[in-house]
Amino acid sequence: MTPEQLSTAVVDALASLVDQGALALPDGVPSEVTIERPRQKGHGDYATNVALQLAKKAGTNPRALAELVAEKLTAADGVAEVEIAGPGFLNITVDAGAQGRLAAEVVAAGSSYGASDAFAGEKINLEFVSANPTGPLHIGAVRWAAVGDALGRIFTMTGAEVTREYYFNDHGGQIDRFSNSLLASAKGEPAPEDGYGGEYIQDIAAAIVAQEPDVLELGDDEAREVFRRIGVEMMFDEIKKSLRDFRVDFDVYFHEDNLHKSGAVAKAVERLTELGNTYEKDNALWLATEKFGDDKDRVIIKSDGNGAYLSGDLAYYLDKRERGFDRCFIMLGADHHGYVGRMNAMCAAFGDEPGKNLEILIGQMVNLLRDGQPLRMSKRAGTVVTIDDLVGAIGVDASRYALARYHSDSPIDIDLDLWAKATNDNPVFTVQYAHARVASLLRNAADLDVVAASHPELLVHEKEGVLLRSLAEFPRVVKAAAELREPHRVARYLEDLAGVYHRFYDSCRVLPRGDEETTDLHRARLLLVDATRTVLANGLALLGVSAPERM
RNA sequence: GCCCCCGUAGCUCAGCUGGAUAGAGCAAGUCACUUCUAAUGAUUAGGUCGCAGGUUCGAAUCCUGCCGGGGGCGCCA
Repeated sequence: MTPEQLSTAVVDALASLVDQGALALPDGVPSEVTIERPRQKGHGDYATNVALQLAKKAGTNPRALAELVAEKLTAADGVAEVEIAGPGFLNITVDAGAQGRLAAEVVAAGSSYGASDAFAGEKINLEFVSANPTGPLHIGAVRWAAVGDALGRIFTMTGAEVTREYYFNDHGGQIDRFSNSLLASAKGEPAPEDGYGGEYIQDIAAAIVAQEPDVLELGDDEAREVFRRIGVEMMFDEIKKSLRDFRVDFDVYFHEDNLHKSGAVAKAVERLTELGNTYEKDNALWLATEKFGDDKDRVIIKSDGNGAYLSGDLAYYLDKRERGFDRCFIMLGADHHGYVGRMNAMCAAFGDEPGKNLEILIGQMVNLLRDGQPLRMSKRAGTVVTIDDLVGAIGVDASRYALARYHSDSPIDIDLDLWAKATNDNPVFTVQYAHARVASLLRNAADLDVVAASHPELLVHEKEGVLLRSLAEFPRVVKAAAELREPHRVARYLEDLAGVYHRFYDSCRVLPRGDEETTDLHRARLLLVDATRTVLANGLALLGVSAPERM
């Protein structure tokens, strides 16, 4: 008896009441109802507030409606008891046997347990990281590397077809500054006023000179071109390697430069002009974004004839839509939230629906703390906090988990000392330890030749019930994480599950002791443990974090 | 000045898209190790959910205004 099945049972009860003429629902019977897990012991295993929500529409009072539903629901298969409480809540206790069947179902489903078809048939494009190839990956981009990739895994689990893309800004002024900085460094000159001064600049400049010894014999313009070409390539290789090591695999690396060279920008601008959403002013071409909700209109073709940055975004968006993506996500740092208005307006200017065809997610800032002090970043001094500062300090698992564990709307401070610890106040450790503890038990079972078997009716211990209901939550958690674009829900769920498992383990002996005979209860509990392992592993996989067999 | 995000236990944060007496971990007190990983569990204590109004059967959650913190407001990319 899972929450989904219970929801169906309640819906059936409502439908049956309507059929009998005992209930009138002008808007029809809902397709699903809210099933909650009450915090309070004594409020049953599950609760629903349907009576409170439908009473007004049905022209009756909540308690009377609750009585009607309760009567039907009590007779439903798998329901042990239904109580009416408070203003009209239905507190439902499920039949232990019906609930215990879940253990076998989870183990049978294996790595697909938690999957659903909530996003079946959707072609989803996720664009994230997209850091300029002018330096190593900074920490803000890494947040989305972890969260965006997890979101991709979650969407896949809910049936969507997901493509991960990295938009490579290899066009325009930032790149010029980058190449100028390399050139200056190679010539032993200080970094330009508006350039990059990090140590990596010197390293790359030296590497380029080593590769092309004659480069400094060329004129500045030609030399700068060499530095640009090779420097961007080197930087990009390094970023790709960092991401690969971070277990993020992009399907598409999209080059901004190509959009300008291929005529895609011109085509997008033409389309918008046809739609009557552009105009000329001050020798520049403007996109009328204000009428679509932006603060003001935006230049797309500058008065010097070059495309403004936004022009690449227009073309890129159009390209994604033409490649068949119904939903395009762009994940940005809070320092780019100012683009949300113009991007949504741009989407609307194409005749699309912002929030649906284009969804922009904003992630707040990330600080790394060591000894309680933030690692300060300063672009001027070239001391940007990078992926290596994070991964080097706490490893990939802890990094991904730490970044994915919080709501994207919250700024986060990652205490490097904490996340490196092998104790329970380190959340990733808590979850991984639970998995290792389960794995250990399964190994012991194999040594003892105890074979898991399904005996649902034997799993009647309170802690077994709590564990089963917790396992039953997982598909809902994954679905909610996808619908709300909130991968942190998976992490929080896993932490809770780890605690639930420890409490079960503490009160329910799984394996026979000494020369004790193996009973069906041992086998049934072992199956429950195996189911727990499955869910812990599946959840960690959604976050891209390893599930260790031993610790 | 305008825009976005945040404000919940001493600390770090959840809060199931409006539900019942607001939760977890850590830190503090007490207790349980002939333990299947004690890297654990049990238990106690800890709160005017930033403040003030409003919406309704019901608000930490939605609306408005303040206060405090973070970020952003280029024909840069």
